[in-house]
Amino acid sequence: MTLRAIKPPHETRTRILDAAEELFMQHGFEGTSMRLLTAKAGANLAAVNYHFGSKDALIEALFRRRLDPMNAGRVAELDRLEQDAGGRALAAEQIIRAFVGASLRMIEDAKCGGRNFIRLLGRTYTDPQKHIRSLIGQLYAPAMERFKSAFERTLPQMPRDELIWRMHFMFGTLAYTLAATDTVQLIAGCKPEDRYDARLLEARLTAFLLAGLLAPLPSAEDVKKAA
Amino acid sequence: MTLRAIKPPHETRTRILDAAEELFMQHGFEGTSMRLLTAKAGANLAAVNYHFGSKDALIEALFRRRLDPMNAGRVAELDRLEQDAGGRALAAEQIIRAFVGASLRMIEDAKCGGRNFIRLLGRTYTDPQKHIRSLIGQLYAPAMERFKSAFERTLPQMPRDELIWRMHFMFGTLAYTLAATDTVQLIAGCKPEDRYDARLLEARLTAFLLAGLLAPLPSAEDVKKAA
DNA sequence: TCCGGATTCAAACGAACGTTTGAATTCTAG
DNA sequence: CTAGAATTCAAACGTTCGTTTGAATCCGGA
Repeated sequence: MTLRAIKPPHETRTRILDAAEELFMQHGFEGTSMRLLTAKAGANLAAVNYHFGSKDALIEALFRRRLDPMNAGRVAELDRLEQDAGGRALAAEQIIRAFVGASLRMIEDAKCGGRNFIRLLGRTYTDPQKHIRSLIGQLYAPAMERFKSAFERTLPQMPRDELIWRMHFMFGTLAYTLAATDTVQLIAGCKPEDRYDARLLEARLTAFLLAGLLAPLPSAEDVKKAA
Repeated sequence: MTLRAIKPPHETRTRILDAAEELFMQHGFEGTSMRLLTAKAGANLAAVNYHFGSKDALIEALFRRRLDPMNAGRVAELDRLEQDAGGRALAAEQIIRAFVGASLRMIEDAKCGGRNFIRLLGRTYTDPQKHIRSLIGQLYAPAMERFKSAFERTLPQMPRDELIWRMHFMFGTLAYTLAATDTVQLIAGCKPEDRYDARLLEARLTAFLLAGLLAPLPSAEDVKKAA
């Protein structure tokens, strides 16, 4: 039997992570039992505790597996753009696309489960459990710093707080859009056919975010009225 | 004892709903046990099942209590604006403020628990459980229709799908902003002091949403490239 | 005052949860 | 081939979950 299939290392680990992505997306963390999860992964009930230590550790591993490469890709793309620009400031749209594109490209491959992950991620920013939110925050921190200073360079005239809030809004729009892919019906009343056309969605989302980012500053009068 | 306090009807019901708002916001639906909940409400463990029937029914009652009046208020405000306009089209900003204002006004009163509800609501749009999402959708449907046609009247030149998506984006930005009030740190790196100044937040949010809604349409070239 | 419905209460129910255990099995290096 | 490590397995652990039960208590109207 020289042609026996080579068993990849950590095959069970991977099957568990894939099953977890799908089930956590469908039923949430607490709503997914280890029994259901290991059954779907074709593994023994004890496998999660053996390979990861605990359910919480599995969740952490799940996010690290996808989030680290995704954010590294974003930063690399930003580096590339700045390299190409050769000292000139980037257009805000380029920075937005570098960020948004990474998520949307992942949603396109239903095959390797990226879509499950992205939807799960989108709703985890607002997870009730603080230690989960802070894990996400920690995994995002380096990329977020990088993008913040990129925006600052492109928009030197924009006040610091204003930029932070607008990034917050942009981030939220993206998160919600990815997490709530079936909630468009909430507004549409029925399913639009082009829900999953990632290219079209990217065009629409980018136009919206870019305009929001570059919106006229609230008038001094408005701010004074608020204060 | 003629001065004995009048016992309001359903006093326990109300205490349970208030406790549920706070605990569901802190720990999520599945993460909040009936024992913790009833203890916080100062009620017996069986009280929820007696007054509501089940935990799910409690969740439904919780959303109906706040969401129905809130959306009725939004529609009434829109009616009032259109009355005042006397046939002339409303400004997009007025429509946005009518929608956004209702949420932000509720976040201002930490006293009667509105803030808890709003944060809980914001994350429930993307709840894993489909029957919860569809409950929310059902409770929003009438107001959403009303706002959609208001936007259509104000923006007659905008294609239907584009409007639906932009409303989706706006809705998502609002939902995320309200749900993830502590996630600004994700971008800021530290807590900005004006996190909870609802007036200032409203000015910032409205400026962002208005610009996004009125963003230039993606060029025909972009759409073609996507299709 | 006393009756009858509404509400509260302590106690228990069976089911499902995450985790642990120790033996059985599979894989791999010498 | 074989020893030892890595992995899988069935079974059980103690805990917590949402819900139910039937008696006790409260309370307004006759």
